[in-house]
Amino acid sequence: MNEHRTVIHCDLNAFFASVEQQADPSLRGKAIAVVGGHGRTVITTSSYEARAKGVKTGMAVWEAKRVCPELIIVVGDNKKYQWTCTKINEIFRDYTPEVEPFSIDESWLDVTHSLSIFGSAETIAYRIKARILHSFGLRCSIGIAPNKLLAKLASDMQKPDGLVRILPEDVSRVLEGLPVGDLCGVGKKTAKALNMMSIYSCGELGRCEVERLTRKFGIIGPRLKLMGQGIDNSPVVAFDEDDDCVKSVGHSRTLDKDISDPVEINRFLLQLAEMVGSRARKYGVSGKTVSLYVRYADFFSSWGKQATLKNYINQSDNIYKAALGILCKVELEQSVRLLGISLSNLKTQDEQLPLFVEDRKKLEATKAMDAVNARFGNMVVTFGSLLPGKENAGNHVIPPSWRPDGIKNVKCT
DNA sequence: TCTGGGGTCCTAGGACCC
DNA sequence: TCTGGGGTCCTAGGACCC
Repeated sequence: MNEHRTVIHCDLNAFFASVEQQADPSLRGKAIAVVGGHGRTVITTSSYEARAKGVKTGMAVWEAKRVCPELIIVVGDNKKYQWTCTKINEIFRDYTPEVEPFSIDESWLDVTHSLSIFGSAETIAYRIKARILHSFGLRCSIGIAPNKLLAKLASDMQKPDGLVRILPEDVSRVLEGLPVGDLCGVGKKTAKALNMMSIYSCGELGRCEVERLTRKFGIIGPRLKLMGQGIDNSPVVAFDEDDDCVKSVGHSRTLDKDISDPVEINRFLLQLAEMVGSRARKYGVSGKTVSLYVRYADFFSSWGKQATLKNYINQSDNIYKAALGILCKVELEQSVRLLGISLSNLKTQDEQLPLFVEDRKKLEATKAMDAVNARFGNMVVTFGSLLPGKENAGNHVIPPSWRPDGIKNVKCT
């Protein structure tokens, strides 16, 4: 049934940077880069003008400025990107209800059942490109193929503003000489391991005996072989039909300076706990496992420890206490560069009133605090001890679980 | 002046229970 | 006191994606 699908992958080009250039005409045609925040940060996205000068995603700001001195740094505004993404997804849904967002700037569309209405996948692709350009001034690269894996591959082949179709009869020819690392799902480590087995191209991967791959890679062995053959039966799952719930909620922050003062560390932990807690409450989930991450000043050494509790929690102070409980069992070896807290083992929050008056009061206070923050922005109202470090708070990047409706479904048991 | 932050899935090994 | 095996939960860590 899956062999005759037509899947589109749409990838917005230099999304954050392009949105900023549209919002501020003085940035158009210039080398700009979007960063997440202040302090020790890296390039999130850069305009094509900047890329031409050698600016790359993940570069430290100073490094990017060295290769491109005229680079204009813009601090990202997630609200703008989310709004634009939501509007663009509305355009997609004019052509098919089967739209699966992969991230804020990438989506798959299964247009198999729309072809009779619109004529061809190319027609749909051209219309989508024209509407996104007309409405938002943004360009995108579109790939058309029989499945998600190949559609993503196709959209990567021509940037910016591309349109590439891989027809079923062309699949083996396209894959024959393609490096295995070009496949979505084959990262650096896997590519290197494959190369060590003398497998360099997708063609070679597709012809490799499955037993050999399974011996080396375990459960993903068979999938790797299929990927090498360009086979991918995974369906396009519309985000409003996706009943998976979010699995974890976490925040981490690289500090402006390495710190070792326990008071300062604890203050940051409280801040992170509040960020995690408020988002968990917004999602309507609570969790049983709290994880703490520490990266030391040397950058390379880090650790993560977790504690699973008896009860499900989502109150910030409970998360904070759990994180502190983990930390106090550890002796820090160096000053700290990054701190992170994550809440997992989640379930949807049942709206049950706490037994004790004090707990009920706390719940009411938290709700009031969340409501104010929802209206006026994160961390407007927060715990007293957070305030001195407030400049380190706020949203930096958009989580992959983000969905155009606002949040990912949280229907779990 | 090095190197962000948000997730997902998978595996191995140990504890514990029946 | 012995023996074995299956299942589940937990921690830790790695690979991958944007």
